[in-house]
Amino acid sequence: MSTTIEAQEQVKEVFSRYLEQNNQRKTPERFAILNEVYESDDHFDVETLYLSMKEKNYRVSRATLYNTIELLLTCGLIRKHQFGQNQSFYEKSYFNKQHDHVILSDTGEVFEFCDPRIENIKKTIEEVFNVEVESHSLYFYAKKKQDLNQK
Amino acid sequence: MSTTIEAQEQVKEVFSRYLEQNNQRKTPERFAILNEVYESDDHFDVETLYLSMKEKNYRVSRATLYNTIELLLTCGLIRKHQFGQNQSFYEKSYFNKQHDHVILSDTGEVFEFCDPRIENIKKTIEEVFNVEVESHSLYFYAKKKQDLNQK
DNA sequence: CTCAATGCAAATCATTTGCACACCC
DNA sequence: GGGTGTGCAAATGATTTGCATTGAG
Repeated sequence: MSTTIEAQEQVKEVFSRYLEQNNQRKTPERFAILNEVYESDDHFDVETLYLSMKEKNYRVSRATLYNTIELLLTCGLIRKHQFGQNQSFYEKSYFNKQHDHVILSDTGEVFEFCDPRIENIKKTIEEVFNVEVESHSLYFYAKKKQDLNQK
Repeated sequence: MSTTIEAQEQVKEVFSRYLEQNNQRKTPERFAILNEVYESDDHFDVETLYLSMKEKNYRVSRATLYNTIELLLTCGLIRKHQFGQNQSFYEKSYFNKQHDHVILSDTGEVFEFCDPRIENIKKTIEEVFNVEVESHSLYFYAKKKQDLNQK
């Protein structure tokens, strides 16, 4: 589901507050980018974002994209992923509970899942190493199961 | 522990067999690289490997390093990691059971752990998505716990 | 007005590629 | 000997950076 209008407003509010509290300027570019990010639902890379904004005749430089994405990351409005080997992927993270990913190695499809048992592992880690876990990333690389009934 | 002589031999044997079966040449460079990789115990990146071989007066080009590392990956003698954002890290994986990593965000230290519960999650994933999981990667990003008794 | 943010182009840096030469099979 | 592997240097491609200009506060 694409983000609703009210939700969009709420997210804008969060970003706005973040910018204020950190003495960052509220430029139109930053909000345009936030908007674009929250309008779609998929994982995206910077190039795709750049092109889709250009297509809508909203020109922002790649430099600004990278800059703004950095801000959105720090204020928790998006998450970053290393799916492939080179470029990073991102996804919006507000109204969106922490989840992990299954990646199909053949097609590149990405599924999301959420398993509470990861929390238990985390707790153990914190005790064993005497650390405070701030985040985690878990990826399963898989392939579709062979259909045994096929010709 | 650094790999023992007999173990080194065994690894060499594995690589040798792999090369044969895939009609790849057994060049001295390839074995020198395998050797270098198995002589140390840490996670390493390509540049470090390059420099440490150069230091021992064994000159291989970076191109050959990347090429050989690709081979070692496919035959399962090393594993690849994306710890930071840019370059990849590797570690030898023979005689070395599958494990995951805790990364301290402040110091960059890397700990290894092995939690059997990840296997259970994996099984669930396979059932839910009807896939066959080939591998996974799990990282916890953490920071050292504040010592509450300090001044 | 002032300084931080933007856009552009150039710089970076890990990795890849093209090509001439070397050497494994 | 023939063709794959190597080394070198140039190419690539995502991200970063420098700098002149713009515009938010």
